[in-house]
Order: sequence, then structure tokens, then C-alpha cells
Amino acid sequence: MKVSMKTDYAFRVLFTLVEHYQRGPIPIRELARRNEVPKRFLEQIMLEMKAKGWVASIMGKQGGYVLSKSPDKITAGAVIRHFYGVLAPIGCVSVIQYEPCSQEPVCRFRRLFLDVRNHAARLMDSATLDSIYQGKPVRQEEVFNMELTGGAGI
Amino acid sequence: MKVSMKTDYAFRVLFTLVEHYQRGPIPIRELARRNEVPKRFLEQIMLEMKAKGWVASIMGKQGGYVLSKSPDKITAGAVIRHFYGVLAPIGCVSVIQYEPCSQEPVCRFRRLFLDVRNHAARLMDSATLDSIYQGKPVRQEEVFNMELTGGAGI
DNA sequence: ACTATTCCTATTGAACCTATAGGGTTAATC
DNA sequence: GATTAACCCTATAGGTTCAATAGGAATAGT
Repeated sequence: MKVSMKTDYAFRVLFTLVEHYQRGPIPIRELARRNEVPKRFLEQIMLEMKAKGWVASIMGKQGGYVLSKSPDKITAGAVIRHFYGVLAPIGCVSVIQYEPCSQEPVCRFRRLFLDVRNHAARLMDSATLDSIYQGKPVRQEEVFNMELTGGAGI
Repeated sequence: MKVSMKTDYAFRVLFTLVEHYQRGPIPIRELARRNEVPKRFLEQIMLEMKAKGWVASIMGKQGGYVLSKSPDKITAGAVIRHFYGVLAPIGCVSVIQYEPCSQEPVCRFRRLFLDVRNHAARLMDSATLDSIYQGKPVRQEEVFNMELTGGAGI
């Protein structure tokens, strides 16, 4: 998959807004500073998120951004799908961006990609900003433990 | 993830070689024709696969490529990891290409990406060319069925 | 010698990603 | 009503990666 910086930045900022849910707007300057995101770049990201209806803006002095939906109504899948475009590893197993392939009738590895896509989709779409926010941050040691206990290196 | 064309082409050709396992070499020209891969591009791919020890070459006239390992000894994970580089959705959950991130101590969505990575790794590394070859090709209808039965669009 | 093949390196063209830039609009505050 | 601090919009630059093409060298069967 390899998620883009835009997706990463979007998530960072969304969680800052979750923390301040219903406690007034936060200006881009502050969102950028806290999450180490280039301010000008973040402007574009915020406009996109506004268009998606995830955040609302208050213009003028003392303005800023607020979360415009309840944190349990925004899924990680929606965010990733918007900023990254598609989660399917290959076009022929994508539902929203299906691409025909001449090899389909004889293709042998499609099943595998379909399984990966389905699991990713299920996880991403059942995770909301709220449920993620409740969960504990993951430390790097757990990644290595995973490796030692059977997970393969990736 | 969005696997590269190189990965796609590599898989196509590998399965052609599986079909002909222990039945003599197949020239690139033929591999390219059958799998609709640009011949010159395939040359590079074959050289990489040779370096990885998956295929062997017979030079000169009547030459070509053969699978050099048993089909149950080559995993989909190995192929994807070589041609795509990394399956982890984000550097901070990658074992083989870990990238530090200043946000790690406060990051809330890492767990999700870690889960996606782990499941993908498990599937990819337990699937061999042989096991995939035994399975039936997947038709597009199944993808849409998945959509209707709860899988989200991706 | 001829021919069909693999081998190696370079380069091109396109697309995408990240970020920056310039200037316009809105509204609170003094 | 001027000032100021914020959002809004479009364009574009610089870098990287991907996909493919190109030219030719090495190898070996006939």
C-alpha cells in the first residue's frame, strides 16, 4: 500500500481535532505546528477534508477548523481511500476502481490479492477515529515481537 | 499497496514456468508473447529473478528460462517484497525498512496499519507458487459479491 | 560463419508526490 | 474603517519513481 504523506498528515490533524472535539476551532498554524506538517501543504489538505465534510472552517480572525462529524462517524477507510485513492493491491480486484485485465481468465494470483484487499477493507472501514483514538499507541517493540512470533518481515 | 507492473509481469511469467516445470527452457520471446509483457522490459525482470535464484537461464540458441526452485519453495511474499519493496502501509510498521517518525510516541493509527501489514504478510508468505497454482482463478463477480455481502468498496 | 538467444547499462517520457508561491476573501478587534 | 489574522483558490516547481525502449556485448547451437 504505502500510504502517502498527505494521508499521514491528514490522520495526525484529525486526531488533534478529535482531542478538541466541541471545544472551538484550531487555526491551521497551530495544527501544522503541533503535528509537524508544512503549513501551506496543510492548507490544501484541510480544504480537501472540508469538501469531504469531515471538518468545517470558521473564517476570519479567531477562525480555524473543527471536526464537523462525530469521531465515530469517520472511518479510517474513508480517509485512506480519499487521499490514497485505492487500497486494492491490483486493479482487477478493486471495486471502486476496477481495471479490466486481459489475463483475468487465466490469472492465478488474483485470489490472493483479493484476500488482502478484503481484509484491509474490513479493518479500515470498521476503524473509526473514535475507536482508534481509544486504542493505545503501538510501540516499535511490538513490531519486532510480531516478527519473532511468526509474522514475516515486511 | 498497489503492486507495480513489474510484480504483475513477474507473477504471470512465473506461472508459465510452473506449468512447464522440468520440461525444458522457454525463451523470453515466448514468455513475453504468452503473457503480454513487453519483451525488452521482461529481459530486465528475468535478470532480477535469476539473481534471486528463482529462475535459471540457458544461454545461446535453443536457450531460455526455467524455474530453478520447486514451485512450493517460492512464496508470493518473496516476489512482491522484491519487486515492490515493502508491503507495510507506512514506514513505522515496517520490519525490513523501518523509518523512524517523530510522531510515534503520540501516534494513534499505527496499530491499524500494523494489523493490515501483519495480515498481508501472513497471507503472502504462506502462499507459494504451487499453492496458488492449485487454486482456481477468481472471477470478477466474486469481487462484487464481496461488496454486497459486507466488504467495503476499495 | 550464422543465428537466436541471454546479458548489461543507459536513457527517455510520463506520472505522481511533496511542497511552495502569490494573491484573494472573510470577519473579529481596535 | 483600518488592521490583522485567519481561510480560500490556483498554479507551478522539483524530485522521485515507474514503465518502457535502446544499443550493443556475450554465448552457444547449427
